[in-house]
Amino acid sequence: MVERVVPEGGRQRRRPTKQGAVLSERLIVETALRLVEQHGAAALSVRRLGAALGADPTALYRYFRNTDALLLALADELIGRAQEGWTVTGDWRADLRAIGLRLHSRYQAHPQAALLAAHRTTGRTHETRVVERILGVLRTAGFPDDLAVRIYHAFVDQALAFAAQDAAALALPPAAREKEGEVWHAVYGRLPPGTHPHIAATFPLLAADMRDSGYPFALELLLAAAATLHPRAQAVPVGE
Amino acid sequence: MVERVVPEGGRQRRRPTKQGAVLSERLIVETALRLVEQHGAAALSVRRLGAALGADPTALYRYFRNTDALLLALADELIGRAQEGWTVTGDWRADLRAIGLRLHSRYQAHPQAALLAAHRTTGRTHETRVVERILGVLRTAGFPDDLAVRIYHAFVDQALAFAAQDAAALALPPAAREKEGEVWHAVYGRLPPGTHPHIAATFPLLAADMRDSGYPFALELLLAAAATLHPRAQAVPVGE
DNA sequence: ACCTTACGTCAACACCATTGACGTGTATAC
DNA sequence: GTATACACGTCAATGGTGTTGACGTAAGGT
Repeated sequence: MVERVVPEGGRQRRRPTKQGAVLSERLIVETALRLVEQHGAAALSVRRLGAALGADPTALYRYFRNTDALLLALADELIGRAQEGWTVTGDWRADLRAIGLRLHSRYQAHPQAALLAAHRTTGRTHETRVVERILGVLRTAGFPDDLAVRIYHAFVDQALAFAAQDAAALALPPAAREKEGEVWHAVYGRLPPGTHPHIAATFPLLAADMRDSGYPFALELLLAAAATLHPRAQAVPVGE
Repeated sequence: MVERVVPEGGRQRRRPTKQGAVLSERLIVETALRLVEQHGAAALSVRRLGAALGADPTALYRYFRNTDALLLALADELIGRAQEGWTVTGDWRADLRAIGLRLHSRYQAHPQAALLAAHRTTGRTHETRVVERILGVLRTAGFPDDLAVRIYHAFVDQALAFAAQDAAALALPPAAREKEGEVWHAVYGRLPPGTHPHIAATFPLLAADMRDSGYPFALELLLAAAATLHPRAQAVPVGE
């Protein structure tokens, strides 16, 4: 097979499509993102994307080797948007908290795309930058390298894993989402104390707590535990 | 459209296929799991499942409304299997660790099903039993109700989120999975110290650590932090 | 103004899930 | 023991999917 993809840098001849669109990697990524947001993850197919772009579907293969490469570009775009405006404060715990919450909330803004993208390693510029930043925060704070790496790994995987998890709930069709909420109350709210004493005893608390994401608290727990592993362990409790 | 699915209870006429197989919901679920296990997630298609069963592919639609219903059935089976043989020890931290790791590893055995299952609330018996058990462990250990609920929430979401995250990597088509592995060495291994000093400095450690799931360590961090929140906080460090 | 070739287009392939129609063989009623 | 109803396995067909190779044209460098 002949390689049809030209690296974005060397691209020069921009030939308009029959319908007059001028393609670019950037335009394709943004159109794909819009498509996914508006019509759901299932709407992202090569043919539909071609139609949305005003181009032959297979023109896509001049820009991305395959749909997976496109998906990675999409994922990296999300990561990039999550970092806009972030700056180091010098307080490692506050910095990591900010990065984690930003990533999480950015993905929640695009649940359909997040669902597709959060599980992937892109190796693209936005991703490497955030990796560099997190490692920098930890090493600058005084964590030895092996510990910094392990904490980085747990931190970043947890952020992305929760992002996908919570995005999945948001990505459900509204009807199905509402129904799933009702089922939860109907089932868990009616479990008899005889067979399920602990659920029955805590149901009001449960129902209240499960409405929101578990991520912020999970993140605090991770940061608090990481703090105890610091060579000069400060006794900073959960929550700051 | 006419409903073709007959509830499992009322099924009575078992007519062998041309190839002599006698179908059942149970046989289909087990065959599908085996298919995924042996030939990877991509091998689970209606046609291949039909072939593996020794039946016409569309015979499946007599037992499940669509492939999604089949995958949910697979998921329910997984939850059940994850709990087989688990018993309370009385050590809340060991108990939660066991539950978390069991759920996680059980899902990894069937990534395709795990991906669909991990972000759904089924409200079925296997699920309510796990919830009851986790809450029981925490409350019996002496956590006040509000704290038990919050820890339960973070714990269970973390387990499911990581299960999906790690399952997603396994569920990738082999080509994409292989490429993702290469990305780490090709991209992250060659980032110059000038622009990415922290990645460059820790790359060997990073490459080694990222090969495995971040979940076990993230779980330890969560449990360690939870321990510090206990009313009679024991100073048990990370890792036990 | 010429040449080269990037890139948009087209046709085709092999796969996918899902459907409606059909007839057979089975379980039940008599 | 036989008749009847219909469950369910089968078949054909539909409209989707990603991806490839061939082709011509228009754009850029010279």
